[in-house]
Amino acid sequence: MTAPIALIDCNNYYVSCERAFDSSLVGVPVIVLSNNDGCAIARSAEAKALGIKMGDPVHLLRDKIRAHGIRVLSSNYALYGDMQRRVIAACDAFARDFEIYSIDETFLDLSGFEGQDLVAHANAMRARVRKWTTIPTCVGIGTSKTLAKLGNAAAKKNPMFDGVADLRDDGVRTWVMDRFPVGDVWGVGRATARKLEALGIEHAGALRDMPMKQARAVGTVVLERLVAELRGVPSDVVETIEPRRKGMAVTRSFGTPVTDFPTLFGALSQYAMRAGEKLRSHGLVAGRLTAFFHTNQHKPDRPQYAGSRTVSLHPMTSDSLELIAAAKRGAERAWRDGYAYTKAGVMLDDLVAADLRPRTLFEAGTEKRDRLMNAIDEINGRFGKFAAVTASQGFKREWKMRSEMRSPSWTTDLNEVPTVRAR
DNA sequence: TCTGGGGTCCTAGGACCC
DNA sequence: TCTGGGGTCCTAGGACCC
Repeated sequence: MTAPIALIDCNNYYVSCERAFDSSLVGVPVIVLSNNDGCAIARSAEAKALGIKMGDPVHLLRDKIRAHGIRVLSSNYALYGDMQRRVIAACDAFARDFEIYSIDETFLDLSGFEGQDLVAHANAMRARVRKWTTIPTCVGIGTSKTLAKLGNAAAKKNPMFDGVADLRDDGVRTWVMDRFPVGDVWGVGRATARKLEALGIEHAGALRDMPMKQARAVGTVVLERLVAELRGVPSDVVETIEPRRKGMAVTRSFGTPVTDFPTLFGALSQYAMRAGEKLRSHGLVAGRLTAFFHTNQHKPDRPQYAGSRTVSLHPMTSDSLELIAAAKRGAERAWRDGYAYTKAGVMLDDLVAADLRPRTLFEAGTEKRDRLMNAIDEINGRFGKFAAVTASQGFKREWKMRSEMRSPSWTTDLNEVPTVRAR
């Protein structure tokens, strides 16, 4: 018998995190915005009921926000990341192993628990998460990740399941799959959904019954594997060791458009600095850096330009000052005057563990610079992100992204922890 | 005026090699 | 008139995810 896999998923995760520390947000419509306060990326049930969609630009929602008193928040990733750790801790005793899939979703390997009533088991886990974090969750159970995902979606959509759907039951599985739109299946995006619907495949059940050869022809090995997973034949396992990262990026939209090179370079310097920090925290070095920037692609009637250059890093490095220099070389080559740039970024590729990196002939010692980087990381860790900066980052940072409605760092900054006063 | 950020995997096609 | 066959490696771009 195949070991059961569960997926636990936090409901309206960012909104639920915000509500944990601000009870005035409970029971009213709430949305949380993307970086730069651009679009709605998390909505409370009340906000969804008002027709607000994932990714709706907030500037088109102004009337609705005013009319319904919708509460609007900037995203606070320090809070969401910290709450995630608490959710995982609450689940710890309920599974043999975990795969953290995203900030609000975790796959659980339930082998060893087969003998139990897994719906009751899942409910006990949900109760603990709720008690420790206040966050509501749903759980799906199946014999493959795709079926666990499907069960989770069903549990979320249909109140009948009361938060937990166990698709190992033949009757339940068939009932769900015959009603589940093919485009909502995990791994079926817009393009594939359109092709499938043209073939008359509209529900998950029909996708499951599609001949394997046809699946491969329509959607390559990816769709073929997906069909196998829907049949309960796992082609993907719960991965308990973190895979080695292949690339890394730091990109941002600007709060106000940028038209001159020094200002652009200021932003890129900061992103390269942050990218170096990320590399060092993972013990990696990079072999290539790409600097890019572009104009506002949502306004095709305005002059458009997208510049991008990739620079090789040898020796491979995680030194922020080297990354800044490389970003400058790339950006200089790609730069064109006369445009209003609204977004830029730095991407790193060819990542290798620092101690395995290839040495170059005549390589100079890096101990001094390593110590400098360590010192910068420590200062910024202790005194805040921008305590130690390079001159190239500039001090005005007029391009910095908007985040005007961010909640405090309730759990990660001692100066902002909530206080309770006795009367 | 105002539209996110950060990933993965797969395929096709070109460069290059013997 | 004839003008190989098969590998590998790399990159760009598409599709998808949250």
